Amino acid sequence: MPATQHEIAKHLGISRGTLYRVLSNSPLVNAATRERVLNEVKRLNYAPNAIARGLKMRCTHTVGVVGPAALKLSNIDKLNALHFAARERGYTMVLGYSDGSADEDARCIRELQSRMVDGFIAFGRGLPLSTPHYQALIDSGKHLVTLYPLPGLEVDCVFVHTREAYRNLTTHLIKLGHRDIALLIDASASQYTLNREEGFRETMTEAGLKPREDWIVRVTPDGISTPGDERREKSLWKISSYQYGFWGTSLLLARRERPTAIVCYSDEFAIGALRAADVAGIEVPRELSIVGYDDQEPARFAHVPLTTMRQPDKELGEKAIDLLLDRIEGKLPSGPVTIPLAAKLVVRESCGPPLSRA
Amino acid sequence: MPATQHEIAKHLGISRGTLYRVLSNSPLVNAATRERVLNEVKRLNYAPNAIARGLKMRCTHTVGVVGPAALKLSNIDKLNALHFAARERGYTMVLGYSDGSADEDARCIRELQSRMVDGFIAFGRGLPLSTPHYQALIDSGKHLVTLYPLPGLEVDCVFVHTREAYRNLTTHLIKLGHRDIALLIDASASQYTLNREEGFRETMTEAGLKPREDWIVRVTPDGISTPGDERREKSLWKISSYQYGFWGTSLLLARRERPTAIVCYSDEFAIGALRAADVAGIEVPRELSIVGYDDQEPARFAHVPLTTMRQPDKELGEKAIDLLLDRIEGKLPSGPVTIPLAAKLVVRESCGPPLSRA
DNA sequence: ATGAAAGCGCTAACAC
DNA sequence: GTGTTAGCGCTTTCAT
Repeated sequence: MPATQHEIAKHLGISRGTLYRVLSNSPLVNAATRERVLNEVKRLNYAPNAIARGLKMRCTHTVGVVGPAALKLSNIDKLNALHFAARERGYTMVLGYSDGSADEDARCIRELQSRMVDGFIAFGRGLPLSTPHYQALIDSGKHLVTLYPLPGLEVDCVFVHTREAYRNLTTHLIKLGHRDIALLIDASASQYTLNREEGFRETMTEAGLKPREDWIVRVTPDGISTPGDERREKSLWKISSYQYGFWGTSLLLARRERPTAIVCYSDEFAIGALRAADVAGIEVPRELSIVGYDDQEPARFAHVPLTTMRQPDKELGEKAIDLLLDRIEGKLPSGPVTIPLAAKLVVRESCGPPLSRA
Repeated sequence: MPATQHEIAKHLGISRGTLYRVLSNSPLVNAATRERVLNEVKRLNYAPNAIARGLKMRCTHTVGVVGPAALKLSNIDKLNALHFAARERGYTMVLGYSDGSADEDARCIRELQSRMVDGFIAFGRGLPLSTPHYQALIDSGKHLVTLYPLPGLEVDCVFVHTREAYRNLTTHLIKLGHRDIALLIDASASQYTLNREEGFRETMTEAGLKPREDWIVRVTPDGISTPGDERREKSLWKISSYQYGFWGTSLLLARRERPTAIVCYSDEFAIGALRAADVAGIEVPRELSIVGYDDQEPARFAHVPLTTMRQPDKELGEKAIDLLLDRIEGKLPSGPVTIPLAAKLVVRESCGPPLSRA
């Protein structure tokens, strides 16, 4: 039970007003009194009660993150970046957990609301169903920054340009000479997935290559989905992405006609793919090129170090927090701001020219 | 700005007392009034202000975790487990970040205190310097559960028995016939490191094998440390564990006399080691056996799937939260409780018998 | 069955 | 310079 201002003031025989003046560095206080107070404050290791302060000030110096249902390697760098950026500006990050479903997003938002966070970062899964909840949040005058562009939402947004990134990955393979390229993604309708697919399709088409629909593999917890299938949206995060990559690639490689390269949803998928190729006795990159996305550490230390895209996580966190806090502090003109950030191609050893056919 | 009880009551022309009775399911309220209130509450999507409630009740239904400085793959499973276990019992987990230094631990504790958390989980790095701060916390009557036994601290503790785990790993290698076994750890004085080393040494000695000091490799950001060297404690977490493993193993393998097996600090170390062996042209497990610790997903999907120890993360989280909340709710007799949990050996393909010498 | 009022710890406006 | 006071939103006790 930490000391309160009331107790300290009583103990020192002064009023709470005077005590507060010392604590808030007001000059309107006798030097001797100030001295006495500061000593006592230090002696008792007084720490202001942030709860009471927040209630009074209607401002808790806290940003709420509508985060992922479970922490994963693929999101912790962004969370760390947000945390440090917030801390840098004197704010604390509170992490809410939502599995990305609309209900959970709503619950998560309510919970953060009730803790009186000063603003929100939408991390989430980027599923369109949550849009109304975010819209309601904005309408109620709260500040929100999303980490992916959500169609139909007029809101501040800082995001990694995934579509562009997948254009670059695909282009990289095409330049190496590949024409038979597969795409290995998950079956959700999240922005993350859609953007990857769009980037891939656009680039293939522009290069005069018609993407083969049976080489666009959508993995679900139940296997590989047929187009339009969106089963088990909610439990997706529980399944291992490595397993997805392994599974999808194994099925792909077991077919009669095989691609010479695979664009994967993530590094996890790609490492699973690498393993599947190994098990199938297919040599990477000689017989099969594989690219990932994220530049996670395991990608760098994989048996065949992965060619992948590095996301500017630090920059993303800083820009998002700056945008949010500038809004909160009223430093920004009205009208939503959108800041796209570019991922960077990291070339390693998992890609090569296609094996010329017999 | 969410609706308050005051507003709703005024709007309905009733007193706050009556409104509150409805919200708290008191039977002492007219059925018609109750109906009217509940409708309005739903219509306005009223959510109680947790901040105000906490201030009044002196209980926020929140547990504070003195967590790691940065989220890493090796700790997120435990954090997820804590989160879900807390949620299960109606509590929210708030994550504090500390790099494990005594100062940061103190700051982190203060910050959580000022948010009036009901209890603490010490995740941290397990460095002895922080002990006094935790002692002070206990002395002030707060509830604390640590996730590692801290010598000299009488406190509730749920922990994975790392020393025992390293005994098992070492025994596994000895049973395979290895005698020349190296230990690859970091140079910190954390409980994590010390327990690993103890388990290794004990087992070697009991098997009549004298551990070679030059094969107990302690990696630091500056290279390999000499005994007693504890430079750069604070920045340790910034360096890649994979890099550590790669580096330490490369140096070890470059020596004239090489071990036939390496016990690693973690799966990250082990994957780095795997890569180093690959680069050095040494075949795993034929020429070199490697064991990790953690059973992270990349370990399972490594080129040579790793033999490692799986930690009971879910159980750890549940037991720790149960212990803490039972304490808070006064359900436990006095006196500290210590619950050791066993890690489980997972045998994969990274170990084999030693190559018989020429 | 309902209303009035006090108080959690802090801040800020106002009086002396 | 210092003391007093009201109030943030919620819970609880005491009157009615």
